Amino acid sequence: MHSQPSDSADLGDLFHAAFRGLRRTWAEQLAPWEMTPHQWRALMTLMRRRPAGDTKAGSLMAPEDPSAREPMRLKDLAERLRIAPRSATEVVDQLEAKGLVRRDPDPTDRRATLVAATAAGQELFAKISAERRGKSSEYFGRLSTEDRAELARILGQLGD
Amino acid sequence: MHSQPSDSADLGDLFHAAFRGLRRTWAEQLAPWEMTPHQWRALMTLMRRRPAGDTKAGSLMAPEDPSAREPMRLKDLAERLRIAPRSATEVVDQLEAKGLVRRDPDPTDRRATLVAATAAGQELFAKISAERRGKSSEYFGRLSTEDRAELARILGQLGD
DNA sequence: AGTAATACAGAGGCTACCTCACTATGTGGT
DNA sequence: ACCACATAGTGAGGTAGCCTCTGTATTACT
Repeated sequence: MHSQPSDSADLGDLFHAAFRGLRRTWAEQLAPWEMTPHQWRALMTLMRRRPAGDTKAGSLMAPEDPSAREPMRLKDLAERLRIAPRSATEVVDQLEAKGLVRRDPDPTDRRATLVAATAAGQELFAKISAERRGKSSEYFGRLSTEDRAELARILGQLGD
Repeated sequence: MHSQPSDSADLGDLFHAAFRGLRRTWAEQLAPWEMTPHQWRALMTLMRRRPAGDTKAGSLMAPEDPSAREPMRLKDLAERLRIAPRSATEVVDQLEAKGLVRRDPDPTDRRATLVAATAAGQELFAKISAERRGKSSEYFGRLSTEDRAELARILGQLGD
């Protein structure tokens, strides 16, 4: 039944196919909210941000607790998203146009701007997160728990 | 050391990062030949094509043997690449402009055009393949053999 | 003070996709 | 034989998600 796995070009193809599937699935899930996967990732990154010093596992902060967020520099956002700073400007522009995030000048460095989710952004994030958790068909849902862990481990190795 | 793996958003991020790394690596490897990963994939798909009835494992055909290629319909190429037919037109345009593939009318259906690698295309394919095999750093090279197999298995499940 | 580095954004470009509409052809029904 | 319909490719035009290069504040270093 299996064709010979031969060279890793097949792996590349598989990867390609899987990634495109992931993107498509995400795009479909997010379409009702008029969000692209890219925008969602940016918003999520902003919402995941914790206050400095609160990275310990002991924190019991619920993922949706808005009070725990901290604004983020555009540059840091770019870094987290692994895109060029200019590209972060773009996605923040988009989110800002929807009123989901706000730009504020950084009081400690007037070159920098801090990006933070607005109330609307926090609300939308919570809503979408809940829906996702409910429909737990997060694309990776078709994998077993073990396979998900395996995948994460292997991808971690690939990601430098 | 591990942060809690919590939700699969992390998996999505890992996937994203790994995929972008793959693309970058490929782009770098192909840059000397002025090929994009997309074009490479298309050419590779054309070169992998075997004559009908020669899909058995018994075939000893070397991957570079040019005599064993068969022209392919644009539509079938699109299907293999999992892109829209219109997008296949595009990449074939690009390869044709470089003289790597040729379009011929399908004698059995005058609506269809058959795409086949030219001598130059076959040569380039062989050259790049050899170089790749030599440098076996095919991005996935940093994974162990078992992990590559695991990854292929898991990705296979994801890819429908 | 003077130079270098940094943060952001404007301008412009690229790849890799897509849909929609059109033409030329093939296929099946009556 | 005719007509309706499907199919193969492509022109036109659009989008997302990236990029680099340039310019302008501002901060940091000497």
